[in-house]
Amino acid sequence: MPACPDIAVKQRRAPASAKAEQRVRDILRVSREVFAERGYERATTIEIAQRLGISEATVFTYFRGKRELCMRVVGDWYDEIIAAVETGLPRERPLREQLQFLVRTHLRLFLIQGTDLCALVLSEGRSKGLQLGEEFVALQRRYTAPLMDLLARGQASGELRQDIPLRLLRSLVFGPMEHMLWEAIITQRQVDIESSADDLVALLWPALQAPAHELLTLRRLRDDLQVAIGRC
Amino acid sequence: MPACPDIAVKQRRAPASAKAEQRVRDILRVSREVFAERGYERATTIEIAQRLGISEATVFTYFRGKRELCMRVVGDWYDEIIAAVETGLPRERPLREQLQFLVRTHLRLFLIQGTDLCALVLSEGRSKGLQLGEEFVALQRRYTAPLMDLLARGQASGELRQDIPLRLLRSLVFGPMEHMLWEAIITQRQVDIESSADDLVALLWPALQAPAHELLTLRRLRDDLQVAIGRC
Amino acid sequence: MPACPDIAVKQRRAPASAKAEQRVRDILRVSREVFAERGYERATTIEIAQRLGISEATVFTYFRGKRELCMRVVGDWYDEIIAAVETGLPRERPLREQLQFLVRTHLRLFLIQGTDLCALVLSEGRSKGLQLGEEFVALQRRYTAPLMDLLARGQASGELRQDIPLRLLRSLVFGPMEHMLWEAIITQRQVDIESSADDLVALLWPALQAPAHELLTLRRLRDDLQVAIGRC
Amino acid sequence: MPACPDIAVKQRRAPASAKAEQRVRDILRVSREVFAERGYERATTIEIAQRLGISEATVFTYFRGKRELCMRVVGDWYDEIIAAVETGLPRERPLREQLQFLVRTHLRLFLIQGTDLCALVLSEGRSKGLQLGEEFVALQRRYTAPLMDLLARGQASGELRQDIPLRLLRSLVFGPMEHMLWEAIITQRQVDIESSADDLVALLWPALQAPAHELLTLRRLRDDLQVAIGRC
DNA sequence: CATGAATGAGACTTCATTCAT
DNA sequence: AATGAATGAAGTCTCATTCAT
Repeated sequence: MPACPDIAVKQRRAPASAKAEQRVRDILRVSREVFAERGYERATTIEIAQRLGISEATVFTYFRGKRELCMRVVGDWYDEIIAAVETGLPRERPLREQLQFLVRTHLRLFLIQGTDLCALVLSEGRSKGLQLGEEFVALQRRYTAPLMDLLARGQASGELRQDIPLRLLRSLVFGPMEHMLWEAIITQRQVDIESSADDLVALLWPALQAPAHELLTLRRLRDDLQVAIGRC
Repeated sequence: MPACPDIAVKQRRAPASAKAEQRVRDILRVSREVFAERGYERATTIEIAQRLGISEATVFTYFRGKRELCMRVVGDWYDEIIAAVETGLPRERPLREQLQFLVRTHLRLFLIQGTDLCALVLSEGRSKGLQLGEEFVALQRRYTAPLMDLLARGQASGELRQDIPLRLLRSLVFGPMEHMLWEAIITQRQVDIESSADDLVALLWPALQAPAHELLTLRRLRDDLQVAIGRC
Repeated sequence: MPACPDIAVKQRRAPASAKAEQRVRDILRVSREVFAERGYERATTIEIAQRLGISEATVFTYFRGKRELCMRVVGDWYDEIIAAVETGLPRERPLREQLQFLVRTHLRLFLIQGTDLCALVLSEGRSKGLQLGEEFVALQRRYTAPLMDLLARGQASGELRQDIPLRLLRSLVFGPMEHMLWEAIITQRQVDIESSADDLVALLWPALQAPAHELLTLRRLRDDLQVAIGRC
Repeated sequence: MPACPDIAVKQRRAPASAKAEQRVRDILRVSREVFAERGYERATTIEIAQRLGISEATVFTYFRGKRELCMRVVGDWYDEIIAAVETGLPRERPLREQLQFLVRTHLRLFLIQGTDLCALVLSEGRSKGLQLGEEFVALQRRYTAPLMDLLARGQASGELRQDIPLRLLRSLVFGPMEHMLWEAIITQRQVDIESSADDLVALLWPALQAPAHELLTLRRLRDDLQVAIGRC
């Protein structure tokens, strides 16, 4: 335990050289695997080291500790997804295609990594034990930003329904995605990413779209009736 | 009805006396709290014992170990939800109301427990470390059975769209629910269960419905109303 | 590392029973030895355990950690000295005898313990690493209180010189004592406690006394004696 | 003049070039700071290296290990004090002034270093863990030699009392000094070196001086009486 | 039945030190 | 000569679990 952590800098090495950078990458790659397979608590530094054939101490040469390592893993993974989305999003295409891209990209990145880092993020992110809340919330925000933006644009243009709060729309999109992912994880079944993504969008789209005018009116009628009946 | 009868037989002691049964219930109740608050790894047997004001050893008198205890907790919790759904589901009412009941019941049971046992189930369930996969899959199946049944009936009757696999429809329902729950957990925000459930169903319903079916339904409603009003 | 130390109580056992109290005493006794021999840093929990023939974990069953253990050791040791002084101080006797008692008691307790716990206290007490400052300062104050009180009384009665700040007088007494102790420790030489104490007091007393006072006192003694002898 | 010539030969590299000598000096300077601030155990080689902006390995190029480095630090520091005293001691002036010079010089060297290297020496010196005892005893002897010499001369000339062993007289001088130093360190208070030194000498002097003849006689009378009374 | 007591196994982390380049 | 890189050895601490009473 450091006596005066604010005075003494503990990080031994700044990963500057090519070799060091490679090491950092290796450790991050393997750590991602291990954290994903085992979750934060069951992941051990010794397993990470052993898979790399290096000493445990070497891991701590490059990362201050298990928590920091995990945060880097998660942060990098977020960055990848965010970058992939921001780079590839076809902004000039119709909204529906953009959504499709988003869903496909997410599913692909989640599943191709071969593991369930998502579970790590989702389940450990919330825990009060790991005090990562601060950083995670920020990452989460950046991560959902593209979808939020897309939905907001849709609402503004009138293409998407405006009678439902953005938050709920977001849940409507991410929710099933994550559910599918978990199902894939639990059942260990192989999923056809492209077709699943397309199916999901096909399913979601009508729910997101602004209802046609007649529908809108009719729905209001029905809702009014329900309220009236509820009062009886 | 115990969730895992094959486990129950392995128990050390048959809870014969009333006193012993009470003990078992107490331990399960508190364990549920602790597992929910902390997750499997961060939950400790000592905390469970301390909250009950009993010795750690006593816990092991009634349960073979931490894992078994956790499995009982999860199993019981599944049983409750399943029972609540099976008991209360208004099978004779329109499909939409049945769905609404399902969603409300789930949200209520998840949130009223005050905690995120769901997170425990969802995140720890998958882990290869805890070898609970077998039992969990079975429970999961029973747990989703009512919804699957409902959806199947809808498809059969033509009320729900048939061009999408059941599994995906299920994800469409459970996914946003869980997403909402997590959001509620992470942001610590209080959620209005009833209205959230209704909003969600309102949002989902059009997506589940056979295309054009909604329009048809509403039109019939309007016509029926006109007739009815004309009779007054 | 505890996730929520403020929520979960970590101490497993309250040392209530006779057996437990004996254990606590044993651990404290051996810990005192080890800390004294090795100093805080070089003392190891495993050595403490091994000397007792118990497992390391057992030590942590009774004490939250190494630091707490050390604090208890030091605290108890202070308590002993303080109690010995407060109990035995012959308040009705002349000041010089009281001082003699103080010096003897200190030297005896320091040296008879067979070790240099004093070095531990003196050298580790100041360190910023161990954040024990708070408690130590309080103990230190209680520990020096009897001497300070004695000196203050002497100044008030005019027996001790008033032209020197109390703090310096205290250093004049404790300083040589500690120096002697260290010398004894370093050279490993056996010290004749009683005579050393008396020598030291003989040396200190004139320096502490109000100037000229000694002369006056002695003259009066001689005169009194002459009268007394004349009476025989 | 190196403090420990027998160690110097064991050094890996003879500091031949001017550059190398500078390196050695730099490392020693910074090491002194670090050892003083942290104590032997809590000082780390990496902190020394970092403060110099060099690699840890470089430190080991010039010194065989941490222990040797520390010994050099301590040895050099002793050398400085010894040299300062031997050079500046005004041997032709009255004894009291010589003592004053000694005390002032010590306090100044100890305190100006800004740190408590003294604590390092005093507390770590004794430890059986660091086997530095041998060399330290020699250094200690050289270090106290000037004072011992001064006291011996005083006794020989009859200026200082002869009825107390030299060792005790030395403790009477060094003891309060060290006590004052520690107090200064612990309380972090700024000390006026010159006036403190003078106060201390003023206090000590009467105790060291040969008592006037009358006093001496009277004291013996009193002591005899005490013994006689003790026999009753 | 309940528990006080003890512990084995293992976790994370630190640091002086070595060695090839 | 200097260092980047790696590590063995060791340390503190946690926790599920066992067992005699």
